Amino acid sequence: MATGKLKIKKYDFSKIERKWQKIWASQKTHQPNLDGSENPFYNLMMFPYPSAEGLHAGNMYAFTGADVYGRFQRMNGKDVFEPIGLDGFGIHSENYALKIGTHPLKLSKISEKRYYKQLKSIGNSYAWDSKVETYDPEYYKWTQWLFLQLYKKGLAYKKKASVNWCPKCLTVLADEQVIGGECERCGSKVEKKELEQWFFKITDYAEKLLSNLESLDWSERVKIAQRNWIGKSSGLVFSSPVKDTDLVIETFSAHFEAYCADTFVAIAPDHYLLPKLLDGVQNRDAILKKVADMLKKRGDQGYSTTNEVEGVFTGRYIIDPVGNGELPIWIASYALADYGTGIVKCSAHDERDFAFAKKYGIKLKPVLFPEDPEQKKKVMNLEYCFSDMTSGILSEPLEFSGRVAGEIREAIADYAVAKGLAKRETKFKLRDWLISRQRYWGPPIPIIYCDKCGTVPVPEKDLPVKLPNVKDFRPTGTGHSPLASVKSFVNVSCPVCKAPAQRETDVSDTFLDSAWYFFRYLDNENKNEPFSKLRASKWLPVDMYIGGAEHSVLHLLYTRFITMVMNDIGLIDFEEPFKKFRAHGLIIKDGAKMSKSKGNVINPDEYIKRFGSDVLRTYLMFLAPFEQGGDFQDGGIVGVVRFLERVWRLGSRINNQESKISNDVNTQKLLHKTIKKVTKDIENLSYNTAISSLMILLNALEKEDSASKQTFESFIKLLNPFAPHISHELWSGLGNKSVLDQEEWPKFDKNKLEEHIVKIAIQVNGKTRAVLEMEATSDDGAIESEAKNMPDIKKWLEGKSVKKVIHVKGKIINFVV
RNA sequence: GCUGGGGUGGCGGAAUUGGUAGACGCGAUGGACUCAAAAUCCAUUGUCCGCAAGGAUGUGAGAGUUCGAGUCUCUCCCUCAGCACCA
Repeated sequence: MATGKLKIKKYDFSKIERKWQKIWASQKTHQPNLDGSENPFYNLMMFPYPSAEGLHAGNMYAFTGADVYGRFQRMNGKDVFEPIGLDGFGIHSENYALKIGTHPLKLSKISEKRYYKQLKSIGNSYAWDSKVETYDPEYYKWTQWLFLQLYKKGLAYKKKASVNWCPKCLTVLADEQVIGGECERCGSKVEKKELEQWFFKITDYAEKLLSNLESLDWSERVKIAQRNWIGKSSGLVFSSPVKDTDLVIETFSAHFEAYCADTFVAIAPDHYLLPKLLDGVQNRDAILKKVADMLKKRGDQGYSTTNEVEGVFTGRYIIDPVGNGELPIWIASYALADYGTGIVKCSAHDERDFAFAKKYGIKLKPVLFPEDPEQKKKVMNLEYCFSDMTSGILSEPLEFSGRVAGEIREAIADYAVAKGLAKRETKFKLRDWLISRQRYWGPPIPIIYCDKCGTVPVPEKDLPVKLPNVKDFRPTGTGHSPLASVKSFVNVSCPVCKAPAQRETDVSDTFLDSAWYFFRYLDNENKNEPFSKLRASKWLPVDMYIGGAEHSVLHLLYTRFITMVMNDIGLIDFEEPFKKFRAHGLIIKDGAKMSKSKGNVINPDEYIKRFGSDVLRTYLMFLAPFEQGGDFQDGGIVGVVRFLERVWRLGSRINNQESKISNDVNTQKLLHKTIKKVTKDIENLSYNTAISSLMILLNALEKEDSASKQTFESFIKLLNPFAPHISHELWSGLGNKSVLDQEEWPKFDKNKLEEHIVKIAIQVNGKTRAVLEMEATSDDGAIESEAKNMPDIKKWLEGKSVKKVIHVKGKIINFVV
């Protein structure tokens, strides 16, 4: 047995933690061989944006949870690659720079130092040689290169569009960055603005982005969020001539079952066909005035979604192709120009249409009814809007009269198509990704405008288009980036004809930087390619990705899209970047969201200083299920402090004891039970219950005083993912020369788990009245008669006859009397 | 409004997926050690009745299925998160 290097001394966490962090760094314990790995496992966590005053508890929580998983995989024989970096380009960091009045370039150097120091103090098993920063010219060179690849493929285009404008950040935002009508970053109410902007054609990939979700092992809530965002619906498109004009308009309907109910048409106020439609209409100007008002209202405060509708009659009618006659065309506030065809046929079976028609006295004609006669009468009298296609019964068309609409949806579609009334079509809610930003701190979009040659991409050999170091980096609010006033940047010669030309001055969205960072980790010094294809084929797709659910439709959608494009241009041979993704929960403090105004923000540095990283890590993982998130209470930490101190003391005791300690059967059974449970729990990210079973094992080891060195070593291994520093120290203190992280995860022995004595709950009428302990091998009859004769049972059975006996082997016997 | 979580002691949270509810931890109470305190250790700790033995009751509310329901079904309430005029 090893002899006492490890005296019973105080557990000096700060010394021990620093010691091991140094050893891991100098020995490069966690840097896998990216070229020669046999058993690669890419363990990725979402890299932070260094936007605020350092890492916060939420980062710490996410990163620890991911690191526990990585350390576990490493001990299970995987070559784990766990890189980290900084998503330091973009609006997040720039807003922080503006706030404290420091140039982002300077700030990036400061936060780099600070973040990496903090990240080291957590003690995660990062591959430090592989870090990347998105603002490094050697990084954004390839971000720009990616833009050019999309441009070449026809997936990047510029168009004038009504876009989301944040009046505080003074830039446009992608739809995904508008949360409930507000800016994702600053919470300002977003306005609409007509601007010429660069877009990525993510809509070309809508179908693939949706269907691939099926095969991904991702948190279900994230998949659902993506499905909803992509918003596929299939339906019919009807073409209708407009009376007294030569126009033909198309309308899209996903709920076409009740098409015989259509009595009017709604067109979006900003629809491109509207001016044409109004040509020759008498009160054209008055209508356009009203339309302008509606658009202004929609842009400024928006219409509330609860049936607040507004509209104006165009004076035009369609001649309905399906035989509903001449239907008036109304301009309606709720009609959206960029969904479907921007024009809808309306009926009594849609809540908004119904409310609109009621408000303006438009005729309605119900054809879909509930089964209940009384309700049917109400629908007939237009007392309320009935829109339930799954249970509603149709009265028209006559061919389908009396049938439940939902059941014959396909038949109706076939019928309409066959009669030449409509064609089938699929529509998506997903819009193209707006990537222009009128800001300073981002990769300039690598495009040059030449009077003669038009839009010219920057030749790849000229990348990166370096971001000039300008003094005044503040956003201008003019719709142009601050770069627009930097003459030396703007004025270039055209790469094609050499004539004077101008650069694009917008920079690209931060989410483009982060859409491909995990490729760059693999090869962060490569000057000739964005990454090494060889390494990518070995390490990608990512085996496990852990991050926040708030990126369900931002980062996680964009990065899938970019990966699909990379696949299409032959860079890689897979479509999906992350095999497995798990969203962690949110940490709150004492039952409330953390916020500076409440003064309940957790500063991880303070806790690490006071208790050590192991304690903070273990407490964070213990306080709640990782995927659910939970309540951080200072009071709860002492439990973990005591736990680790007891581990320390037990370790010291074992080391100083003679080898007389027995290998008690019960202890062995518990050990193997614990191995089984901890292994399964970590696989499922049920870290809280894994830790609690470690506590149970420790309690037993202390009490029984029967821990052998081997048993304790197994315990230390199980503890290592959560509290790596103390575990490493104890491991080496026991005389082991190896580094614990490179040791093998304990395996449980099935034979040791077998229970020889079983406890059976004895119930009478379903109420537990006694517990019987029996040999596991006893036969059913013997157990039952034994149970019947127990005094606690006998008194309940007295004077009654047992009608039935339910016997669940090894668990329960229930006498029904 | 729609979608998806969730509601269990004083608190954070367990429960083998229909089988002894409250694991583990915090807190609390009592005790040991100490001149004393801290730390540590031991015991108790859902609620109600009872000196006790024991009993009753108990997982947001109400019904139901079952020998047996925190777990399944229906109705309702509350709460968190995401989406929100998507035809």
